[in-house]
Amino acid sequence: MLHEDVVGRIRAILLDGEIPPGARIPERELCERLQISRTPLREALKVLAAEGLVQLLPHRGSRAAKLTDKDMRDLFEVCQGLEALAGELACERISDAEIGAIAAAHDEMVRHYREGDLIQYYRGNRAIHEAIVAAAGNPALAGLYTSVTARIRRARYVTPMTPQRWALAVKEHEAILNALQRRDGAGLSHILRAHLRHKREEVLQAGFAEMEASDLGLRIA
Amino acid sequence: MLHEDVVGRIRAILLDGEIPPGARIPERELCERLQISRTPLREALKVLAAEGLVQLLPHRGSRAAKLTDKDMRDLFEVCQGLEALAGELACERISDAEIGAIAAAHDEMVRHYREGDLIQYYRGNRAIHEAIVAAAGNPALAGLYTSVTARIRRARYVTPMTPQRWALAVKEHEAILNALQRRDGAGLSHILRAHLRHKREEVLQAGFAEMEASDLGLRIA
DNA sequence: TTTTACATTTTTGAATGCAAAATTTGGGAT
DNA sequence: ATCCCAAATTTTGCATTCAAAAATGTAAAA
Repeated sequence: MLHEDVVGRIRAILLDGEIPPGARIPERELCERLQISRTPLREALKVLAAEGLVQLLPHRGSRAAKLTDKDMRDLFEVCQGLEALAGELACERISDAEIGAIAAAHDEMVRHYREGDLIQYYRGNRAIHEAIVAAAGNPALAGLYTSVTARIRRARYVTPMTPQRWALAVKEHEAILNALQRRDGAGLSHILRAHLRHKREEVLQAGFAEMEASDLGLRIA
Repeated sequence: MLHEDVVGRIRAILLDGEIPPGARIPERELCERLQISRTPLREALKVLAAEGLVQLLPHRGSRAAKLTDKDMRDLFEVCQGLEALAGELACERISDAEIGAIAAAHDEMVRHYREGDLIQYYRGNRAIHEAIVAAAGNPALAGLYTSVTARIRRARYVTPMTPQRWALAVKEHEAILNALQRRDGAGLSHILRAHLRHKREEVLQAGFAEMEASDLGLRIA
């Protein structure tokens, strides 16, 4: 089972920022590193290109996809739409157990907020959004969501999280959980859109910068 | 430039239903037919698998993706979400010229409706929805939309379009155009969701059946 | 007659090889 | 010294080849 892993491993390399956006992807080097020949590597690159993580230039090799400001805005919009949809669907289908799990994750996230642990907060935040998408019970939706968030996360950036913004985000999350518990699909959809719009403004206002693989792992959740 | 076309050609073969859902994809045969070797063909199959049109079974080759009823429902939901998002965005950005073009397409579609030409009606219907997505000015969104609609269209079916349903669809399209012209994003989003929900009910109620490549070309628009 | 074990054939997955295109390098002219 | 053009090298794209896994067919035993 070779080609299965290869896509995942290269995706990880890209997401880790080991190959920075816009940089050439050296086929021969990667072949040696992964101990595979060019055939499965090239197959994997084609798949990743279809996912939008890699750009293929005819006779000029492949590059790690470079996202412009516009690309980021576009992806955020799509992400927003997908999350809003997931929220609506989740409200129709989510089980009490799933709500309980999300509530627990929420409480933990709030704890990290109170402790001022931004990294753990982000992790918890991301887990909640993914749980909502999972609760929608729609694999096709989940797949697209994964793909889109991967592309967004691919472009690393540091967001200057001000206390005000952070407080707002937490407040929005309270509302998100509340809407979920009331199974208020329309309301949740609305809140999620606002939530992500704020996140987007925050990010795009700051611009985004590439970071080293050894960075703190700050990511958009 | 070979590999560019190969994906498109195989996709066309799949969309045309020449290889029915669930059927094995004979590598050797396709190679001879497309006059290419197995390497680019397999690369293309991997890409199509990432798109969801092809299933790859380890050591057992590739099959044309077979969509279950649940898969169809899921895809319709996603399509709905994407169209609703596109509608909202389009209202913010669409130019008068674009609205004019859509209005013209709408009138033509209504003409086909009056003439009872279902096939041409479907064609126009699809063109309108694609124009709205295009007017959203979001290539990432457009790409996902194309992929999702391709998968939906992949599963061919005959919808028993009753006069009532058809009339309702046309009425909804009037509302769609109206909301666009008023640039009422929220309203358009709402209408589009209802529109696609009706379409979905229509389709899933009927179930879907595979048809020959030589069929009438009835497709979900 | 049915079933199971084994050999053959086919097909898949990956490595290698080869031709074409692009990048790099070196030399000469302005 | 700089610019430009051509040869050499590298890299890409595809074809071919090779090994392994699955499918198929056959024969023997129950």
